[in-house]
Amino acid sequence: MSDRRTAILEAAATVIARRGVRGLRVEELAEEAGVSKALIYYHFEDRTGLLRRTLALVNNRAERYTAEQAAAGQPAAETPADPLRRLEQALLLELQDLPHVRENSTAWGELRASAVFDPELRGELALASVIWVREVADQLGEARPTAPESALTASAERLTALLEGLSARWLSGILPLTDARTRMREAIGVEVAHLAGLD
Amino acid sequence: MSDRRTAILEAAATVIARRGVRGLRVEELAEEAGVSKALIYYHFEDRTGLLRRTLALVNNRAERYTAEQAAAGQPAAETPADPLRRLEQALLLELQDLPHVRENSTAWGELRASAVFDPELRGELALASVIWVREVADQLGEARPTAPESALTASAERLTALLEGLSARWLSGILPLTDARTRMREAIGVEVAHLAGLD
DNA sequence: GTCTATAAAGCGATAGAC
DNA sequence: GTCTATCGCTTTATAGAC
Repeated sequence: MSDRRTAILEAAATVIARRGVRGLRVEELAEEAGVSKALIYYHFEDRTGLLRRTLALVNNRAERYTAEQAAAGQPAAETPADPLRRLEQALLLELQDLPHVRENSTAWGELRASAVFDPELRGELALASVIWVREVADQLGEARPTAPESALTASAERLTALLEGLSARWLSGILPLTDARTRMREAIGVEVAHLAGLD
Repeated sequence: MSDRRTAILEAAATVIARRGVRGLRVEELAEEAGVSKALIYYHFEDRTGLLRRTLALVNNRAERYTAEQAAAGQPAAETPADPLRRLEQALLLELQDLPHVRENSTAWGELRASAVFDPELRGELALASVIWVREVADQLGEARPTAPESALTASAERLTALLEGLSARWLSGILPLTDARTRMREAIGVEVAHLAGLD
């Protein structure tokens, strides 16, 4: 993919995080990316096509976070040996007030909300969701090797859905970030205790 | 409040559920409500003012569900004596494929998402959230009278945030409704077991 | 309070030059 | 591939009659 295309998509994520999908104007995107409006229509079919590609970018970024986290190159302090700590760290990664995290979370929430009214966006969304649930289920499985697969998946679905709910509340100003993080940590503990109780 | 004002707001919730906040056109709303565009601008300051009022309406409706449920007039089969069953029923009420439930959930999700970019909507939203959490915490307290207040509130925050996360996934087509309902039921069980374990 | 008519602006999308 | 210029539709919002 060309550099320009990527630059436009990065800019799209930035603008979406700033204005929302609803507030995304092709003109503002053009300014943000430093290109003309026409170039955007040249590279992407139309507004919806642009959104779909942006969703794919946001997905890839999120996967990259997890991958980076699992990478051997990271300092030991940032990748704990305890599988539960790793899981906690991976989930709390999305609840941080850092520009790129906020941008990703906001864009993800926006695009998911848009999918309610735009079925074209659903495929990409469902795929990302499945991958995300699977990753969390795998990490839970490392912590609780004896738990049945179905219970791991169910717990992972609850944890990821909770994360999205907490993230939405944080970003919309309903819930302070520290509370969201605390609730998430507690939830991991509660779910793991539940899985342990199944033995 | 005049009948016309209310009729317009009811129509606004319907149109938002159908098209989203971004898809809400004053003209379509006028048709839905059976009034002229100008009348909408007469009754509400502008588009944002209209949205804020609609959010208030959706809040009130949601409270009414819970109130109806708690009302003595309901058939016994619909208001179980067991506090846990009542809680389960109250939470699952939001995960039903009925037109008015879908409308309320969709409108609520849309307006919450809008609040990320429109701080004017946040006050109403935060208030509704606090009330909702408090109600769930109270019902948990009935089931687990010995659990500390702070633990009840934390559980209630997790359950309501999870409900919103599951609802968002359902409405955006990521998660089948039956799965969402199952995850919600399980979560209640897991949280109650957690509260019991604190004794 | 409610309507019709219209102003004013916003915005997606394309044509055509380079 | 990339730009400038512009078309044309949509949508918000207001003016003014009743």
